[in-house]
Amino acid sequence: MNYEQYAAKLKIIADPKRMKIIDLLSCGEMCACNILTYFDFTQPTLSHHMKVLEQAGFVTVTKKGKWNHYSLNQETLTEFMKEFNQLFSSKDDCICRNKPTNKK
Amino acid sequence: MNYEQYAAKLKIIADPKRMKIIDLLSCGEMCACNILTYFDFTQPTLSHHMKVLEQAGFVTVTKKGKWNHYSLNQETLTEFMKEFNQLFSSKDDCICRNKPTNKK
DNA sequence: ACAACATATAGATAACCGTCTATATTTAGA
DNA sequence: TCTAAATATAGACGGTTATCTATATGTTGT
Repeated sequence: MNYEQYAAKLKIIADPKRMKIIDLLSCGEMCACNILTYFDFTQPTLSHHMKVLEQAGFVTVTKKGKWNHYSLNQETLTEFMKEFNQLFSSKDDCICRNKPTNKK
Repeated sequence: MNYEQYAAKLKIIADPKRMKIIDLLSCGEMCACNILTYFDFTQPTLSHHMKVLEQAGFVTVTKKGKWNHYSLNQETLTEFMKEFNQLFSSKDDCICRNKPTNKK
C-alpha cells in the first residue's frame, strides 16, 4: 500500500460535489449540462471537477456532437473500493508488525 | 447519505501521514512518542494529526502518566467502512432515480 | 456564414491545511 | 523542588484547490 498514491485518489473522492456527481452517474451516463442542473456552481467549475474525476480514472467521457456523456468507470471504482477495504484490515505486511522496539 | 458530512470524514483519512498512523495502530495501541519515530515531521505536527483523528472519532486516547496511548476506535472505523461501501453501490434512494427530465 | 448552445481554458482570489518554530503545560523522578 | 521528558498551544508561512469572471473553441442547425 502506497500511502501517498492512495491518499491522492481518496482526496479526489473526498469532495462533496464530486461525491454527488459519482452518485448521479451511478445509475447511468449523463451529459455535463444535465449534471450541472443539480448544482449551484458555474459551468467552468463543473468542467474542472469532471476533468479531475476523468484524469483519476473514475469517470469516462464520450463526446457525441457538442455533448459530453460521462459514465462511471466501474473497473477503477471496484479496484479502488477493494483497496479501501484492505486499508484498515490487519495484513501480514502491516508496518506495525515490524515496529522498532518500543521506548515504553 | 450526507455528502458534506461524509466528505469531511473522508478528508481526514485522505492524508498519507494519517493513513500511516492508522496502519500503525491497527495492530494495537502505541504512545505518541513511539508513533513519532516513524515520521520525519515534528512533535507538534504529530500532536495536530492525533487531535484531528481523535476529534473525528477514529482514535481514542488514554493518558497514562506523561504518555498518551492511542488506539483505533474500531466501532467508528467499521461504521465508516460500511458507509463507504454503500457509497457507490446502487441504492433505492439514489438521487439519480429522481432525475429531472433529461434535456437530451 | 451566422447564431445559439455545450464545453474548455486562462487567470485571479479566497479559504483551507500541513507544516514549522517558539513556548507553555504537565508529569515523573532525583 | 528542580530537571528532564512528553505533550499541547499559538502563531506564521507556503502550497493546494474550489470557485469565480472573462473569453475561446467546437458543433449544430438555419
